[in-house]
Amino acid sequence: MQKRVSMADVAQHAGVSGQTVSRVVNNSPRVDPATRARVERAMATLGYRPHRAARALRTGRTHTIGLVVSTLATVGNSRMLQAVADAAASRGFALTVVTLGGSDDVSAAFERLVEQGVDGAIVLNEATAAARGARIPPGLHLVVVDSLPDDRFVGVQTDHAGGARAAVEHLLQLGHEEVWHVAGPRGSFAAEQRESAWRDVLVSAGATVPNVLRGDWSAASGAAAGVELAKAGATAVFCANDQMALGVLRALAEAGREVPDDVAVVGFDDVADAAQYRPPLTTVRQNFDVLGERAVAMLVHSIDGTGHTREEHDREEHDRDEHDRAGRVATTLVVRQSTRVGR
Amino acid sequence: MQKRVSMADVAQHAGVSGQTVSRVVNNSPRVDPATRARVERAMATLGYRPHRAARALRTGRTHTIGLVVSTLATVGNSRMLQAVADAAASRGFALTVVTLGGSDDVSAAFERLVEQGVDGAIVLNEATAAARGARIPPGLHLVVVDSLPDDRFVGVQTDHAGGARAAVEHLLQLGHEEVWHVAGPRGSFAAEQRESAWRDVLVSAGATVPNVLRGDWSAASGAAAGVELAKAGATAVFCANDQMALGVLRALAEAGREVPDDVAVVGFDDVADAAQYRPPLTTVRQNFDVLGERAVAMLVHSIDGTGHTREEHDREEHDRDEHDRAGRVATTLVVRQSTRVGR
DNA sequence: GGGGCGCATGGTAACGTCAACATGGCACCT
DNA sequence: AGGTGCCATGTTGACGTTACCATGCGCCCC
Repeated sequence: MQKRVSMADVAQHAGVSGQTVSRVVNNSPRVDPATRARVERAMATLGYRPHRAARALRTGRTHTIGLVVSTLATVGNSRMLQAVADAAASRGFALTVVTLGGSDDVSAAFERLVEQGVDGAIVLNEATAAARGARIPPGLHLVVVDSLPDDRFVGVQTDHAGGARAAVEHLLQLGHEEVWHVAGPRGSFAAEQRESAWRDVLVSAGATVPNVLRGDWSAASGAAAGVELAKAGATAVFCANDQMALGVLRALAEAGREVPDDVAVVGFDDVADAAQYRPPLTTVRQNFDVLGERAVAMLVHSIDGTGHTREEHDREEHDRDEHDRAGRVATTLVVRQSTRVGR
Repeated sequence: MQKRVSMADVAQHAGVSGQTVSRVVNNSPRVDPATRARVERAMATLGYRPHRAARALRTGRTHTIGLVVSTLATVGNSRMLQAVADAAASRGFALTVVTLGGSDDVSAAFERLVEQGVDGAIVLNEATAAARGARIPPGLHLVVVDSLPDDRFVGVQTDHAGGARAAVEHLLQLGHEEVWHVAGPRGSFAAEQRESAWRDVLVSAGATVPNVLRGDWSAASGAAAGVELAKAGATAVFCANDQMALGVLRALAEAGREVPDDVAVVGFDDVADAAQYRPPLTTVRQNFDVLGERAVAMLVHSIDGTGHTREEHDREEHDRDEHDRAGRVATTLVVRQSTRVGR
């Protein structure tokens, strides 16, 4: 059980002061190249690892970010978590996850994160409605994903409206005159965006706007909506996410309605399983990786203040190609067999 | 921008020494009730929060655990993450997530976790094969989920064999004489357990044992297997997870084989969506929450050494009712419409 | 040629907490 | 009455790191 290797050990081994070791570790320019090499050799030999807790105590930065998410039961949230985890890791930040557990108490989640000493946090869409009223602990940097703009925090969004528009226009182009919508839960920004884009497209196309059916993102709620759709004789449906579309597909099948021959169905997200639904689902693909990367980039930027490495700058430059000017991450319509030209 | 409230502030406000505040915070019995009350009032007034980094520096424990997972793309892994996150939170531990990103390099993941100063880590099944050869940093407590027993770490498992047995026996009782199997990837302990239980049941029932089809847990790989199943004229299939079953269902449908009339299909996990597959999937339900809770309990126990609060003891007592004596977490067969009595 | 400046490096203190030891008071015993 | 021991509380220093200031050296310029 060997003792932990500290800076002092490295300093002694390299014949310099601890301060110089610190400068090497932190890439300070004020170090002679020869000295730097000697210190680096000593670090390698001894297997030195900086002590995060000590550094955190001294600097007040833990290099840890938190992720607040209402649940990981929806596939979209899981995908975001993965994207955020990878983006954080690539910047040397640890990620700690806090779920709301159905309590809607974002303030409590913030408290817990602060207690765990995170430098900042990313809040996923489901939690944003609650976040709106939440007390934000002073000094907690925040990036909110898929929320209304707010002057209390910055945000990152997918272009929900653009994606929904593409979906509905696709259905209209297929000759459908009425497009139903299975929306996400009230209070979800993403759900609201998709819903109002759906409505806008129908209105400006002069099409009739059916009543909205509302689910809670789950496949079961989609099935309930599907029963209504069959009853109403819907011929085209845009679902606010893939999982609800799965439920819709099953309910329609049980009611004896064929997809895509009797009813066309479009989803949102392009979850991995969507290509294996029956039939394979036409859906709007979200770029979760870019979204997560951007959220982390913004958060880290905000934490670091003005600190701006060349590498980061390039990364941001590069990202900007992949989403539109307003900062919304672009989507792609993926056409599969749940919609078909020439019904 | 007010300064952080430290122990010294509380001490001064309450008219005691810092040490006494420390004792109150840590529930030391050697504090006069009146003094304790006074200190607690001062803490509440000032909004004191212990500084984790300082505590970690002093004690060497960060109260943070890591989770190593190969990917979050499989729904089972996401469910486990949620269960682990909640269990950790209820014990006051933070959870930091590390994904392998397809690299299979568990040693590197361990290094990163150690660098982030975790007290211990939980490794999910996909990563265990790789973990077998990995260098375990000294002092890193480890709990491995769904792995072969090993003397280098302790483990927690679902009763995969029992679940698979129930699934296959269910199919045999339905009158099927041949049951096919779509297995998980080589090197996965869970996949191996399910596969060999499937084989054992068939052998001891005197049934023929078809060739194993192998997937990678994804729905797409399930669809590929489904094509083979249709070609071979299979009438009963046990899939090693629900997502592969989804692919099988679609492939069978495309080949014109009806489920459950022509083919009976059983899955594993009972993912939230399984009840909305077409048809709703008969499957083996895993109790992820108990599994996660147990993994965290074991890890924390190992970290704390002999430390054993009364509350923890009760919790373990209670858990023991929900899984079998050997410590494997029990499963439940959930019969839905993808299998039907009296074909 | 002396004053000043830039650069590499070192010394010191402090971040907030807790373990170890020290202290002082009071009750109980002989 | 003096001693013994327990209990509540205080004092001191250290965990590993970095910010701030100090030092010493060589070089340039008027």
